[in-house]
Amino acid sequence: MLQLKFLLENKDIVVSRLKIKNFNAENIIEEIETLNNKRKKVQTELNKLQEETNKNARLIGTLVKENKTKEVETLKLNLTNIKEKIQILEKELKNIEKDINDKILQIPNIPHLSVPAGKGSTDNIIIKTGGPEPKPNNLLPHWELGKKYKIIDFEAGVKITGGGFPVYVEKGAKLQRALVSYFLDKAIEQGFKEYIPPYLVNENTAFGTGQLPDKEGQMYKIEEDNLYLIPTAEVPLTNIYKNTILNEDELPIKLTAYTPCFRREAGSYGQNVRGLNRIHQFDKVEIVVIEHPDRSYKQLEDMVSYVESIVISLNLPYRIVKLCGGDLSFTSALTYDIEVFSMAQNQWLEVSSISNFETFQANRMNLKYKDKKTGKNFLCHTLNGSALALPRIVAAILENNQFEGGIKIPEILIPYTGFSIID
RNA sequence: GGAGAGAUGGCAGAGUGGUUGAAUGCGGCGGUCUUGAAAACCGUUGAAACCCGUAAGGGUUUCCGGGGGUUCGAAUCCCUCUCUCUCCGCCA
Repeated sequence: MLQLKFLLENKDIVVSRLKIKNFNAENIIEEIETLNNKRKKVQTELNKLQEETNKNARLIGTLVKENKTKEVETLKLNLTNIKEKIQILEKELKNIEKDINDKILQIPNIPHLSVPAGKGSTDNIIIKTGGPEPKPNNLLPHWELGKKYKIIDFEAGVKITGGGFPVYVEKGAKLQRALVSYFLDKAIEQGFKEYIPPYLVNENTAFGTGQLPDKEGQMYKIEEDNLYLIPTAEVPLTNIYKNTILNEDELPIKLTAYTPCFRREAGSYGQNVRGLNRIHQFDKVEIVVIEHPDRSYKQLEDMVSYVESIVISLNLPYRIVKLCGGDLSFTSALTYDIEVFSMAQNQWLEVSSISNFETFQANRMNLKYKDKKTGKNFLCHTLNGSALALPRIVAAILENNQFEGGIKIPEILIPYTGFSIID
C-alpha cells in the first residue's frame, strides 16, 4: 500500500501515473484527504483532553499523599466527564483511521515512469529475444510426451487429488529434483542466501506481500487454523523481514528458496491449462531482494539478467517482456516477464516474472532501513522473481528437445539428473 | 491434547497501581586520549501520529506480545487470544 503522506503530497502525480494502470484514483484520494483532515482535527482535540487528564491524574497522586481528600473528590468528578469525551473521540479516531486504511488498500501501486500504457498482455513490449530460433514444429506436446515416456502421470493426480495436480514418475521426478538443485546452486552462486520457509502462512503474512486482501480467492485456505498455503515463496521469504528496521549497510538482502506453490487458479480454462501450463501445485525457486530505494532499479535489471542467464544455459528460445500498465499486477511498479517458446505448442510460456514493488510491500510489512546520514527511517524497496518456475520449463525442455529416440536433457543438467536422455 | 511458568527497548535484565518511555549492563553512534587501533573515560542512543515553526528545533499523545476491561491514574490488577519454556501424553 502507498503511504498516506506520499499519497496526499503527490496527488497529481499519483492520479496521472495510475492512469497507466487504468485506475482512476481521483475520487478516492479526495475522500482520503477529507478523512485525513478530519482525523487530524480529532486527534488534536483528543490529545489535548488526554494531556489534561494526565496532568490531573498526577495532581491527584500528590494530593492523595497530602491527604487532601476533598480536592481529590472534585477533581475525580471533573475527570469522569472528560473521560467520557475521550472515549467518544477515541472511537471516532479509530473509525476514521480504519476508513482511511480501507481506502488506501484499494489503490494499486504506482507504475514506474518507464511502464508503457496498454490494456493487456498484447500491449506488452518485447525487450529482447534470444536462444535458439523459435520455430513452430509439429512436435508432440508435453502432455503426450509425459505419457509416452511414463514420466508425468496426470491421471494418477486426478485420482488422488484432482485436476492440476500432476504426478511425476521416475526420470520425470528426477528431472524436477535436478532443476531445483540446479536453480538453487546458481542462486547461491549469485549471492542469494538459501532458506526453507514454511509452506503455510498466517493472515498477516499474506497481507504483508499483498496476497490479502486482493487475491484471497487465489490461495488455498486452511479454515480451521486460519492459515494459507503459499502461492509463492515470495510470501514467507519477504515476510521474514516484517516489522524490521535494518541498518543501511545491511542492504541489499538477497534471499532464495525452493518451495512448492499452491494456487487455486479459479476461473482458468481451456488450452492455457492443458498439461503443465497451469497447475494447482508446482515447484519454484524464488529470489527475493530487499534493497535501498536508490539502487532498486539497478537491482531489478541485475535480477532480470540473472534469470536470463539461466534460461540461456538451458538452451531454450526466450524473450524478455516489459509489462504494460494494464498487465501489471496491483502491487508491482515494474515487471519483466521471461517467456520461453514451446515449439510443439507454438506459444510463449511465462516462466518468470521479476518485479520491483518499491515501498508498496515494505509499507504493509513495516520494513525500513535507518539512513546513515540523517538517522531517519525510510521504507525499503522489495523485489522478487521466479528463478525459475518448473512446470513450463519442464514443458519446454520436453517439447523442444524431443527427437525420434527420446528427449535430450540440456547439457548443464546432466550432472544433476545423472542421465542424458529420457526414453 | 493435559498441567504449570512466562512474554518489558537491538540484546540481556530490573520494575507489581502515582513524573517509568521505562533502572542497570551489553551492543550501536559521537567525542577525549593514541601515529593508528584497543582499553579507559565522557556524552548520546526506541517507534508512530498530531500541534507550533520556512527550517533548525520545541511541545503533546499513544505504544512494555495482540485485543478488551477495572481505575482519577496501569508495564504493574482482571478477562481473552497468540506465542515461548518445563513436565506428562501422543508421534514422523
